[in-house]
Amino acid sequence: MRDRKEKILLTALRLFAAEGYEAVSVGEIAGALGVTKGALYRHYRSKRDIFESILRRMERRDAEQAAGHALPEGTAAEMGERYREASLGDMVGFARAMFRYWTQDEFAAPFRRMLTLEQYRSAEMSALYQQYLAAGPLGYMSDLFAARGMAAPRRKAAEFYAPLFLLFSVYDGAEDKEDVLALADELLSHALLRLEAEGKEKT
Amino acid sequence: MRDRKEKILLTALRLFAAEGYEAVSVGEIAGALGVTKGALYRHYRSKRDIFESILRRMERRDAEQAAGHALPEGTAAEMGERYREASLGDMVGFARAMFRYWTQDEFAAPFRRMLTLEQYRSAEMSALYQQYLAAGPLGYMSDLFAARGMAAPRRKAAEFYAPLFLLFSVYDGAEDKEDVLALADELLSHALLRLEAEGKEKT
DNA sequence: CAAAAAAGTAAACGATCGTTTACTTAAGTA
DNA sequence: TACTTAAGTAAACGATCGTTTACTTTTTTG
Repeated sequence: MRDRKEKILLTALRLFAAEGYEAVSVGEIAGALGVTKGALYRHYRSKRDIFESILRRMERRDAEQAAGHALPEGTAAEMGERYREASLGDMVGFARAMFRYWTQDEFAAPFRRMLTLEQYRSAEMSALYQQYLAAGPLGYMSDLFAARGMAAPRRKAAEFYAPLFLLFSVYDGAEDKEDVLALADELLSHALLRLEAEGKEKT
Repeated sequence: MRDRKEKILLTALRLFAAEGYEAVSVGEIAGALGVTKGALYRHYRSKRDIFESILRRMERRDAEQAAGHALPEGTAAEMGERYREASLGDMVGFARAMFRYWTQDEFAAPFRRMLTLEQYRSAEMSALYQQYLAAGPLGYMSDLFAARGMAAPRRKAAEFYAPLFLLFSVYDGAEDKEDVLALADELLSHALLRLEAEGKEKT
């Protein structure tokens, strides 16, 4: 069964996201699936193999998600032209979708939490955390602002992305999740107004 | 020796901050101190006892740190008066000190990273993480803005605090730490300018 | 300086870990 | 329906875990 392997991946991810890789035992994963631990080794070579499959899955997911959006991919250097095409509205829409992706998606949300728990364990995990959630999105937004010729792009990027980043954590601990989603929307629409106003000043 | 117990606490904290509580063995802590693991049990009853001592230490530290600042303590309800006294400059100065505290202090910095790794393990850890680093500071700032009669205090609090929260993570992964400190200062001084401008509009 | 207290060591404990083995059961196929 | 393959079980493996024990060394103190 193909979806057996899939079930193992998702179950392990959810446990890794709650307790951390080291704190989760193979028996615990098996127990959550209603089988004995030996059964897992018919699908994965080791516990680490499950973990690395999760990393590869996220890599693939991320590439697919990026391809489905209006905003340009790649670095600013290789596609400086397309950066200018992105409207402020596109950017806000992208950010809004991104927030829902990292908080609600059945794979991305636990992956984010898992990465949060693993980020200090190795240079590789630190790099992945930065790339997906911290310096990565920040630098991307900064490049978009810079391509539009805006002043202090790095500061503007931090002001734009940081509230969403904070709300990831607030969302995780919140009882009323909808309330946090509403606050995220309020922050984004207000940021859009401000950016448009600043744009008119400078042109 | 009193400072032996202290050394154990700090060494364990640094290891917990890097790998997470479960991933650190008692032997690893002892090894980092140059002793055998049995020696640790002369100072602490168990591994968990070390962990809980760290939590209590942070609690004490936090109370001391709060007492040393110009801003009011306690909830907005019980000291509504004093909230109004805090100037915008005080708030920015407090935030700046707070950023340095959570990134540079030899105890608070690893404690923040440890709490980041433990936040999903239990309701208690989640509550502590929220209190120290996420919803806590956010709500505190929101109360300060609300006491000044400012509109949309929750959004303003998020815009004010979130960049610092994001830079905690950026700082952890950054090669040039000074560069991140400079960006934090830039964000804070710009936020001060904006808040002062908005204050004049509304009065 | 001798006695008492504190700190450290080495070894062993039962428990649990990830993984492997030998065997049984279920599913798919010619 | 026979046969092959895949999936799952139960038990055991050596390694490592947190903790305890019996003993030795170091430090403090009257």
